[in-house]
Amino acid sequence: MVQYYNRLDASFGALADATRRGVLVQLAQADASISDLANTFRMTLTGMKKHVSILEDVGLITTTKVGRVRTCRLGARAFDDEAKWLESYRQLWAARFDALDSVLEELKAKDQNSERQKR
Amino acid sequence: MVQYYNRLDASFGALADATRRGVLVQLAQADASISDLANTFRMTLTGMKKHVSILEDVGLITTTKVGRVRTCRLGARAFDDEAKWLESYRQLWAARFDALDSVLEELKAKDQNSERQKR
DNA sequence: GTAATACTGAACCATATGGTTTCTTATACA
DNA sequence: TGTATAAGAAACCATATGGTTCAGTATTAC
Repeated sequence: MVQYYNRLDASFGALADATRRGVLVQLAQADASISDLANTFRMTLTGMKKHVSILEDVGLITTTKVGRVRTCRLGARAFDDEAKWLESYRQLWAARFDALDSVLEELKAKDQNSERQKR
Repeated sequence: MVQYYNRLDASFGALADATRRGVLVQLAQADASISDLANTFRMTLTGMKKHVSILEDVGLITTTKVGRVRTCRLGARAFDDEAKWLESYRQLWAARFDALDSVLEELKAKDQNSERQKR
């Protein structure tokens, strides 16, 4: 179906889940093992493993295994590209309404003109 | 399964699709009917209607129907909450690495001390 | 009045998602 | 050496997602 032409799909997708957002926030406090995370979010190890893999795939976290425990930590990139997209969209959005504003200004000016002419 | 406790789930979900991001960008240029959008994105009317409904549900666009055509336009809210989440996460993230930085600084200082003592 | 247009709803389809259980493997610990 | 622990792989399950086709309704155009 949708092949991920766009990496944004994957990373916004990663964000669209409360558990995964929670994991990111927890990892910002301290590194954690998969068991730790599974425990925090009341979920099986296997279930948490999947979330961790997703976050790792999009590069938001990294993991290393030493002995039998795999430790998860925040990845090198935050949401740079994603924030950039949001920001540029917000500018487009603002521009759109600025344009509307200037139309309204214009109309208002014309209106005042006609008011003046009436007098 | 996941009931949307969190509105962020829905709006990040809305963002996690290239077509919907495209629709938002197109609407930032000019209002458009559902047919227009379906045409731009090479999709059936029905398919596009679904995307439009999703975007409307999360409040990113509004639509009004006059006669037989429904016109879509940007909604009143941009991605305020979403941008806010991203930003506060980015701060957490930065803080995490600042902390690491200061640990490194400290280690470096200690190292230089021991170097000095060796001499 | 008839035909074309624009949308809407329902049913359907394939694949994705978020979770589970069950079984294996590797490591740590007594 | 034997047992508990941490993780991983595989199969499975229910529901969600992104799309389609097909049929119906309302509106516009000729």
